[in-house]
Amino acid sequence: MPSLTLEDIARQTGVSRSTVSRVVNNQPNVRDDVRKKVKDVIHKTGFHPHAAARALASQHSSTIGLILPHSVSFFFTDPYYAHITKGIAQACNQHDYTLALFLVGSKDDEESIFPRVSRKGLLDGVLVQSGHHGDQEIIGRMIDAQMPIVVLGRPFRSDNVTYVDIDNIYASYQAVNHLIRLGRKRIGTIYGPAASTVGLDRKEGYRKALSEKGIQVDENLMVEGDFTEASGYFAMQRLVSAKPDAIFAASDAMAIGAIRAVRETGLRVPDDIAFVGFDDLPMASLTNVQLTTIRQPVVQFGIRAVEALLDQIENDDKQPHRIIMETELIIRETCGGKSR
Amino acid sequence: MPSLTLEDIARQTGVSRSTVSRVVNNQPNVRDDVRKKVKDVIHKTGFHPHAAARALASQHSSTIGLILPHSVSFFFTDPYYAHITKGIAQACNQHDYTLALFLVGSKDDEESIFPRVSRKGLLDGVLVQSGHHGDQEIIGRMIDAQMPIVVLGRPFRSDNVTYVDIDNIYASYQAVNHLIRLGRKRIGTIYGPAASTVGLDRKEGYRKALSEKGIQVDENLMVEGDFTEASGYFAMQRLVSAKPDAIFAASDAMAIGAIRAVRETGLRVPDDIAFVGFDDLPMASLTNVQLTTIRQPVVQFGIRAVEALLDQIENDDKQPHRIIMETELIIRETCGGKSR
DNA sequence: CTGAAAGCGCTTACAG
DNA sequence: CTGAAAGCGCTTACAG
Repeated sequence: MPSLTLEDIARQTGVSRSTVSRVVNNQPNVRDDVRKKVKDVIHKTGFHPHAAARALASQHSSTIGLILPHSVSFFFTDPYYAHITKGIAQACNQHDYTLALFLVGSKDDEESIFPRVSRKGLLDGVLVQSGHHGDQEIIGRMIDAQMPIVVLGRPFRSDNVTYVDIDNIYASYQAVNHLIRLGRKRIGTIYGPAASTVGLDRKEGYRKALSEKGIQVDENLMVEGDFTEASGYFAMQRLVSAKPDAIFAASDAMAIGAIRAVRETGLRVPDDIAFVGFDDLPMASLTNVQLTTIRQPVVQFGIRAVEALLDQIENDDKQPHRIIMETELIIRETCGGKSR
Repeated sequence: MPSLTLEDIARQTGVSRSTVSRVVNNQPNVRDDVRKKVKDVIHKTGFHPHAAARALASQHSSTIGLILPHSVSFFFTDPYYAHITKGIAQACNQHDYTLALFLVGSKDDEESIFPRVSRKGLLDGVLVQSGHHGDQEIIGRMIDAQMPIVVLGRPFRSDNVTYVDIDNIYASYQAVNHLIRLGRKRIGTIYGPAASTVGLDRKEGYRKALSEKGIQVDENLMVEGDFTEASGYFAMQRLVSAKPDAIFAASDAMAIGAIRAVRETGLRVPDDIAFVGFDDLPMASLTNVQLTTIRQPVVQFGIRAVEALLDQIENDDKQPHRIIMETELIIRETCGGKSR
């Protein structure tokens, strides 16, 4: 059976296609009995409007794009992105939008994807995962093309664009402060990539907590990781010689890796070294450690980003907004009790 | 600046829009110098055709949908799906297709998503993740709507649809056989959900290996899991009383959970209990166990599915195909040496 | 090789 | 409240 058109429905109902269009789009100015008759026919025939035709005529496609730039596509299999994507997809369903996924795997991909996402016709707006230096170009190009955009994670240049993020500095400050309050003296950190705003901000929060208490920041207690479990493991192997009694890791995965390294040396957690992680993704525990950590609302994060984007699309809100989500310190077992 | 149209380019170049359309689509029948002139203008102006207009006129959108039914959306944060999605996205980029993601979170979602995916206009075809009983409806509806479809994972009714899968029975058979060859006598299994074809098939392979060697299948050595680490942990707690000396787990995550449970009882791996897992996802090791496992080519899986779908779309191939990907037994340390 | 024209299936002023 | 008509920006026979 060939697909039905508005015209078919109009003919079968004995009205014009203008009228059918109005009832399809829930517009006013249709007599109740006519509306009902049209709805009946639509229901009976299973008619559904042609998306491209509608997009062409109305000049909006009801689809938004999620762009994962080259810098993050390598880490796409990290459950963090699955959670964010889940929130985004959920919000799209709720608002009857379609979600198009652009995983930029290479420079070539970027060239082929860019024209598709920057021209209206396919997308009404885009969400761009960011935080890396290299992402500035794509953000800039979207803005130039006047495409509505919301950035996930604070971008390096954030003055002219709406983004949603958590307060990474404060959250990390809070994590380290927790360790200080518990009496830890030599607090180290495994921080995130220095080429990312998350990496920088969480390190900044660490420094801030220490210096506020007049504790000297010791460069030997700071090692960079890339958020993966493996990087935490290797970072910790380098850190042990500096004899830390606590570590703030910028991701749970790094904390887990680090704890594994610690245990291999025969030291105990939390007795010898306490740990605070970061993320607290639901069910991410491929492990038996009850990690004290900073919980960030990842799914909510995605939902909020979609809402901000739709606001821009549907209400023509041009103002750049900073949307900051709440975090929470979750105390479990890797820091021990209150006193030591 | 308003978006440019074909007409604008035609005017600026002094040709008709038919000609511009031909060069945009790399069609023949354009004089070389004209083609060059048009291309120059296109390049200079940054023109890109309007996706919806093109879709309407040509009757294909160059976008495909990836549908994750309700049954899998809960497990979406499992890295397995991220890997598949990565392969799919990669193949889409390569073939200049756009990927639309439909995460069906609830029955409501299903109702709102279905009309969008079954009508041509938005999508040229769909990939449906399956293997669960509940997915039959959506597959059936897509077939009725004549929408090109490729199913990821063998569906329960597989005679009239193209799907891509691995040979789960053989792979599991191979895994269990490995344990038998190593001299293990009481081999148990933590199998996948009985409501899924993967769950059933891997269990079937387990039975087959045992009965082929004349080993009695002991129901006490079989416990169901849901592929998660937690389910493996709890399944193992129930299994220990049956005194197995080896376990075939239908996922690596379940194997990891089970090993954790075993270690908590003081038993050793592989000395007391050997383990074979399933999946071998790259970098999935949030753990220090060197797991012997079955490797399945997850990214390739996604790529192959896209290729099969595009074949259907572009070459109008209506035949249902069974596409079976290769697996491989990866021997590491959880089964010990050749003799014991 | 090139262009004029019809048409894809909708939406949206506009007139009544 | 309703319909006729123009138009969204392309593609695609068709005629030359």
